[in-house]
This record gives sequence, structure tokens and C-alpha cells, in this order.
Amino acid sequence: MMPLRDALFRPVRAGNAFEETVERLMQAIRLGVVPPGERLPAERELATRLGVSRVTLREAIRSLQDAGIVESRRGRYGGTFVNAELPASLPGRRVEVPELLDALTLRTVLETGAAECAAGRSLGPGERRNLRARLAECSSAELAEYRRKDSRLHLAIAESTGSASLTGAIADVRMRVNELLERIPLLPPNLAHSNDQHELVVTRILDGDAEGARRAMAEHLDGTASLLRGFLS
Amino acid sequence: MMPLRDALFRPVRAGNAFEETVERLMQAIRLGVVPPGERLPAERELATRLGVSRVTLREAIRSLQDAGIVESRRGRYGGTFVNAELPASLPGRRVEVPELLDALTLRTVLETGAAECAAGRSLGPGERRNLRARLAECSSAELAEYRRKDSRLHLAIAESTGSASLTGAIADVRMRVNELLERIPLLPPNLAHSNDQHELVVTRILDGDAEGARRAMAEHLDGTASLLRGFLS
DNA sequence: CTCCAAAGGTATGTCAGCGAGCCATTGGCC
DNA sequence: GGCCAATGGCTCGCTGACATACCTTTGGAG
Repeated sequence: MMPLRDALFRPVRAGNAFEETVERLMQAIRLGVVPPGERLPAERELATRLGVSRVTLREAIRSLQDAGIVESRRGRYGGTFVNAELPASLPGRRVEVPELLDALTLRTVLETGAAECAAGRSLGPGERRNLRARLAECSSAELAEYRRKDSRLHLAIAESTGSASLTGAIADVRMRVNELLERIPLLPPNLAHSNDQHELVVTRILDGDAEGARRAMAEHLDGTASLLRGFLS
Repeated sequence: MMPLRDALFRPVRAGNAFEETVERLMQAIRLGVVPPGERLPAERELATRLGVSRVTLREAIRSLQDAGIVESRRGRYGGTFVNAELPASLPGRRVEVPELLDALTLRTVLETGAAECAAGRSLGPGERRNLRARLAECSSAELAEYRRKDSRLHLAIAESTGSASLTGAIADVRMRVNELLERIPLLPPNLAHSNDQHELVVTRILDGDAEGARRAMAEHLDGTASLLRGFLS
């Protein structure tokens, strides 16, 4: 049973401002939106965009520095840069099965919906190029960087729905699922299969085949979903 | 263009604790989860569930009292009750078109996905009864209470996916869309048509016809979506 | 009738988070 | 070589939010 009120009277805030800020920055880095070597926006601008004070943002950045994830340089053309070598993430807490199913359900709904929606729009040349570029990056990715490139492709698909809320929701759920995926091994055969599926999804989106894109995405997601259910139950 | 970074470096918090708490309470009331005449959870419990201090929760409740939405009674078996007669909501701010499309896109993805997912599960007798009850309530609703009963039915569908996150996301997006819908008139013919579509969606969910449930929900949502696009563009 | 449990109402001390301003460093431009 | 704009680094006072404790009201149980 999952009473409706539990879903509505859930916590208003996921954590304090500091924690949520760290979470956001990690999201941008782990999902490959700001790749290794690149610079985050300047503190003053980033603080404004995140709706957080510069002091709080700096505390968050500081904790990423301590974790070896970013480095800051002063002076003009300075800034905060994502390290080229990202440290392996620590194993998180134990995950309950209901929590897992919840995340997987939401992911399926959001990502299959996004694929269908993206295919149903008339994409601009920039968007089409973006999709193809992310697909190529993903195919040629090493094992160590695969999850990041994979997420980056999925986010590109989300982005091409034109809905910022949808994109944000997908980013959030991907963070939840990736945290779980990091506990199970990533094997080259899975990776090759995944690339084939990506190709199919992107092709159908570019062809405007909404129903086909949805089905291809559903099949793709089912792969990791059943892997996860197997490993964590 | 909707750069990916805009979707990720969005504000960490939608407002201060007080505002977000008011929003949550309004959500429960406007979406019909706590119907007129019923009692909210006790302050101490509600504050805990919302992850907010009792002082802040009380400020929020106070502002709902001032707006004539709830009333508080002291003593044992007292509490905070939703008023039987809810005041008409004030016309909100002007809405931009991109914001509208964003909300509608997200709604379509979430709700068609939820319908499909609900149909694909084996629902328990309680869930089946719940769906039928909400459907009946909706059919027999007066104009004034239609949006609330309608939302309550859609939330029951969301709930029967078993995913709390999905249910919460649907509640959020419905609040956004309802705010827009309140600016356009609700006519009896629309209402009758809507009821037919509801019936179709629920029937297909109960029959386990996932693809059909999705299509029926998509059609249902298209109705209000095109109405909205017409009125607000 | 009395008591008391459960609910709302109130007060207070503490701390996180904010805004604003200033300092320190750096590298390109003139 | 000197200037200066853009960046990170730092400080201080103010306010919102919180935890905690206590008070007041109410209606049923005994």
C-alpha cells in the first residue's frame, strides 16, 4: 500500500541548502554535463542560478575540492574546474527494494515519454547534430567514462523535447538510478548491446518515428532494469 | 534553444520554507486529497512529515486561515479542517507560452506513462475499488468541484503505479496545469466528454490493456491541452 | 465530576543561510 | 611595464527557521 497522503505530505526540502547544492553540482559532473577539464560557471553567476548565497555555494565547492572532484584557480580566466581524473565514488548506503522499483518506474515513464515526445517534434539542425554527436561519443567511450557519456546522450534526448522540467526530472531520476548501477559491474558485452540500442533510439527520433522511438527506449531501459532487479534483490 | 545547463543549474529551492509549505498544503486541498470538511494531520505529525518546524508549519496554516481555506479548532478531537465552502482562487500572474508548453509536455509524459504502467500491473482489490470509486465521484461531480474530483481520479491512477515519486511528480505538474486551467471556462459539454474519456481510461487500466490505456489517456489530455493552447496564445 | 490525553497556541535561545561589501590573485591588453 | 577586469577568498551583521519547552482548550473515559 502506498497511501496518496504519503506522496503528498513528503518532505518539503530534501536537505539543507548546502547539501542540495552539493547534489546539484555532482549532478552536473556525474551526468557529464560539465565534463572533466571544463569550468563551472563563475561563483557569482552560479550562486544566482542556483538561488543560493555565494557563501553556501562556496562551502559546497569546498567539499567537492576536498573530495578531489574539482579544483579552483584564482585570477582572471580562473574558475572552478572539474578534475580530469575523477575519483571512484564511494559505495552508498544499502538500498531497499521498494525504493529501487520506485526509481525504475519513474525512469521508464520519463525516458520512454521523452523519446516519444522528441520524435514527435520537428527538431532543428542544432538538435539533430547534438543527438548524433552524443551518440558517437557514447559509442567510442571507454568503460570508465561510459556511464557519464551514456547519461549525456539520454539528457540530449530529454533536452530535445524542449521541456526544461522534463529534462530536470530525467536528470534527477538518472542520478538516483546511477547510484544503484555503480554497484553492479559494467561488462563490455552489455556496453556493445547498449550502443546498438542507442543507435536505434536516436535513428527513430531523427526519423520522427514516435512509437518506434518509445519502444526502442523501453527495451533499452528494460535491460538495465532487469539487471538491477536481479543484483539487488 | 534550451541549453542543458539551464535545466541543471536551476534554483535549488522553489522558495522559502514558509512558501513551500503553503504550496504543499494547497496541493493537498486543491487536488482533493483532503476534501472539504476533513481534517489535516495534527500539527506535530504534519511538521515532521513535511520536514519543517512546527513554527513554520503554523505560519503556513495561519495564512490559509486568513485566506478562508481552513479553520483550526483546539482541544482533543480538534485540529485543522478544510472549509466546506472553498473561496474562489485569485487569478494568478500572467503566463508565458514556453512555460505553458513545458508544463503540458511534462504532464503528457507523466500521465500517459502512469496510465500505461498502472494497466501493466496486477492491481489489488483495494486499488481496483479505489479507481472505480474515484471514477464514480468524478462523474457525479458538480461543476464547482469538478477539477478537484478530476485531479483526485488522476492521482488515484498515479497511485496505482505503486511509485510514490511518480505520484508526487504528477501532483506537482497538475498543480501547475490547474493554475492555468482556472483561467478558462469549464463547460458542461467538456465535462461530459471528459467523463466518457475517464471511463475509457479506467476500464482499460482495469482490463490490463496498457497500450489502450495510454492512448485513451493521451487523447483525454489532448483535449484540455489544445483548449489551453488556444486560450492562452 | 474529575481527570487527562490530544490537540492547538506561545515563547525563547541558537544557528544556518543570506546580502553586501571588500581583499587577493591572475593574465591579457594597451 | 602598468593597468584593470574577472575571478576566487573572506568577513560581518541580519533574518528566517529550527528545536524545545511550556501553556490553554476541549471533550470523552472512568
